[in-house]
Amino acid sequence: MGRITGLEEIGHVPPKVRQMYGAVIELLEEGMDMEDIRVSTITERAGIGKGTAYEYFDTKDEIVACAVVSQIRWMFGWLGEQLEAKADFGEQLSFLLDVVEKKGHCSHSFLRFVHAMTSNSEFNRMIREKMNAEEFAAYRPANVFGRILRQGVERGAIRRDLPIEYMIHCVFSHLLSYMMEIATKDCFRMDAQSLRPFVYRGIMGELVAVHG
Amino acid sequence: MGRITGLEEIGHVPPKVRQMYGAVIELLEEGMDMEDIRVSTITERAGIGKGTAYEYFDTKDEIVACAVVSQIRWMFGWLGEQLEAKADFGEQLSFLLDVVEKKGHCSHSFLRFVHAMTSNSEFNRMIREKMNAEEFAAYRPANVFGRILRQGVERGAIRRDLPIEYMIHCVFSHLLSYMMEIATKDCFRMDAQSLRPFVYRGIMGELVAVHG
Amino acid sequence: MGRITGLEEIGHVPPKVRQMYGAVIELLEEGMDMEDIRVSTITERAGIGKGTAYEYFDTKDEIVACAVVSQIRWMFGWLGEQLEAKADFGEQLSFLLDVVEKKGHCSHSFLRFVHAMTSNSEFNRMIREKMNAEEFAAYRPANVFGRILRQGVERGAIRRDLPIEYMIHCVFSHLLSYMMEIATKDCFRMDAQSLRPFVYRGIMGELVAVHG
Amino acid sequence: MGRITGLEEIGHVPPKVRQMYGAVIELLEEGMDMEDIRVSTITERAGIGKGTAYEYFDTKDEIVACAVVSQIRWMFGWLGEQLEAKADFGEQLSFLLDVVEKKGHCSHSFLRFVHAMTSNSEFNRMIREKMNAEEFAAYRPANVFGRILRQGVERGAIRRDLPIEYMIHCVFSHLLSYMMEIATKDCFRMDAQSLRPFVYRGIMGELVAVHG
DNA sequence: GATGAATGAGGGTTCATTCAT
DNA sequence: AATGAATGAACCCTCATTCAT
Repeated sequence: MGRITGLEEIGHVPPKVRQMYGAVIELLEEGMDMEDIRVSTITERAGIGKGTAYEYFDTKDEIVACAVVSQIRWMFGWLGEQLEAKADFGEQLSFLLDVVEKKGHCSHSFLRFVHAMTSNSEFNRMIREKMNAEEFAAYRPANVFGRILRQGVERGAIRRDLPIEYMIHCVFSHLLSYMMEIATKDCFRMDAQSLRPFVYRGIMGELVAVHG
Repeated sequence: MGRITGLEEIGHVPPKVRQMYGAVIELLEEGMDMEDIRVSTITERAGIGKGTAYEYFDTKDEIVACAVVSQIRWMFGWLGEQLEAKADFGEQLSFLLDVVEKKGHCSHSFLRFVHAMTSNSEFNRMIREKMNAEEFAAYRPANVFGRILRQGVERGAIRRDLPIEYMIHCVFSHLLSYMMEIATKDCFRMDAQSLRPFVYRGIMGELVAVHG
Repeated sequence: MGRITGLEEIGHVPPKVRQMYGAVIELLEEGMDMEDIRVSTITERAGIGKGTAYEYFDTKDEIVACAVVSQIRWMFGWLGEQLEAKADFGEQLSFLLDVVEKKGHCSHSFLRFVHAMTSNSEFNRMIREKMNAEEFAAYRPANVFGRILRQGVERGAIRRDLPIEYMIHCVFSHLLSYMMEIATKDCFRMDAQSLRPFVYRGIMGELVAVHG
Repeated sequence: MGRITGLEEIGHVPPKVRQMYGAVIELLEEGMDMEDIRVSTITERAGIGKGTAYEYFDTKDEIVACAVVSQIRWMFGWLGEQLEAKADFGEQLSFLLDVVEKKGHCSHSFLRFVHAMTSNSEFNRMIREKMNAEEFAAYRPANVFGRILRQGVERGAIRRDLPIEYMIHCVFSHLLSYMMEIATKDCFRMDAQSLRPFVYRGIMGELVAVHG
């Protein structure tokens, strides 16, 4: 028991665990806070017995942390696939802004990642630890963004003179703030719609290679 | 009871409340998570009776939220004062990066603000509400950064063609990511030391007016 | 807080703790087993809130263990006093047999001591540990019986050629078996009434000094 | 289901039940307390499925009680056989003291019998009930000791003027206390080695016939 | 007969809140 | 105003038992 780590391939996640993950994510999307999620709420939603939760996980915190990590992993996996299918960096960036604008649950996953990296709660400590595992590496934002940036550099679309790490920082930071602006009108007091082109141009202006 | 809002001028905060704020902030700086702070821990640290807490606040959440808001307010107030005393935008930006690098507790306050804006927990909902009050307006990051940016524009040091809100976004986003990089080595896998000049140049490159 | 050890002077035991001890002993006398006693049962009987139990004790096991130790201590304390007030060894032995025969709760305490010494349950481990404390020394059966035996030796009523420890063993073992015979008709298949004079004569025959 | 009583002839005990008994006894010998033994622990040790336990027993308590009764029965059976093979009472008593001194698991069984007779726990009530069954009669200590005492009387080695029941009490009580002294150094504060000859002489002195 | 995944009743413990002093 | 002993609702987790395979 307690063998589930949250880092399993989706295909290897037992059905009851999948139902539990679904319940946790649903609750989080509905605005419930991680700390307020009860085991009984999860299992009721998942349609399973309370004791069953403990056949797969050791503690309540593990259940929630695994659900969150699994979701973050899934989201960044999907994002990476989508991005890598795009033809050029402009399209990729555009897609990223679209996702932030239109896929609330993706932004939530992204923000959950940010919280995990910057908070001391037991949950986030746990999530961080799981995300440090080798199995998670490919799904880390730094790697997902890193891949398209390297691709851009290879294609000659992106400047060669900036370290890849700084370029990741650039994309990451603009996305995050853009997300915050959308999530709360109170942040920079600017309409998200009007902000978007500036963000796009800001990133492009800094990263894109000047030809000629 | 429950007359304290967390938005009082420091001078008007009763001594016992001040002691409670101090205890909460201390606990947070020690790495304790908001949700794990107990009323008894606060009052013990503050050196007052447990019942006394309820002479000033209605619930535990109010105590913590008020302490956090008060701290965020104090931090951004101090930051604003320091920034406004600087002669030019370069110095101001440099000072900001210094603060992020060296004043851990300032970054903590900054991150607490970010968490408050992007989380659904009861605490953060509460904190957000307080920060929406008129009394807090001057201390909002958007306003603190807005003031120095407007100042820069007036002095002719900063471009006039970008909306102030986007420029705030710029400064905010770079600072936040820089903070994250410092807080966790695992974020962009780049040494904070090496990142700093790029961040500085990135912001300057985008915002600073080109003369001639 | 958990400051109660079960070894306090009766006068220093807080009233609520006294009520809890009373409830535990009552339940044990009614035939309930230590392991089956619930915190809620104790506190309901004691007429106090469930949470109050944890103001004085750290765990349920501590509550029960302290109650038992306190009771054993009290019983052997009382027994010692009574015995020391008797004029000679014959009277003392007679009194002991009376107690076994007529004071069921005294036998229970005695048996609880025996169980504590010969069982591995968490409770008994705990009880044993408490009884090893210096504060308990005077109440240990070995000392209670030891005192009257030494007294008997001094008075010339008891043989000098047997080690005191063996004489304690003698008294202890006969009492214990006599108790068992009374507690269960199934043990030696002899009527307790008829057994008594033999036990009395057996002990006297072995320990009493033969004059001149 | 539930046909096992714990009183079966060893030869008639199904193999899986035998494995379960072995597991229970092992756990008890390792110092685990009866109440703390879990069904899953038993079946894991026994190398069988958890559900299988319920093919033979109705409840967990039955499993443990049957194992214990079976073990007590086996031990006293073995003890009886050994004793009856000895030539005289002195040898028999010596053998008994040897067993107490050197065969920890025999003492454990003996003490488990004593606990069963003097405790109200559900387990012990159950064990007592089983030991009251006709099939168990021959293995009761009263009968095992009774047989050698009667033999001694017949051989003229033991006094005729004491009732057999009191003589059983004598042997039983000395053995029990001797066992306690060995189990815990804290009981009479006398070294077991030094106690032994006194115990031997005590019993002999009281029971052995004076010739002449 | 044998299994072990699933269950859910039940109990220990925590801690925000109250209120008599 | 200040206190802290007392409270009990709420929640996590265990584990005996069941039952479909």
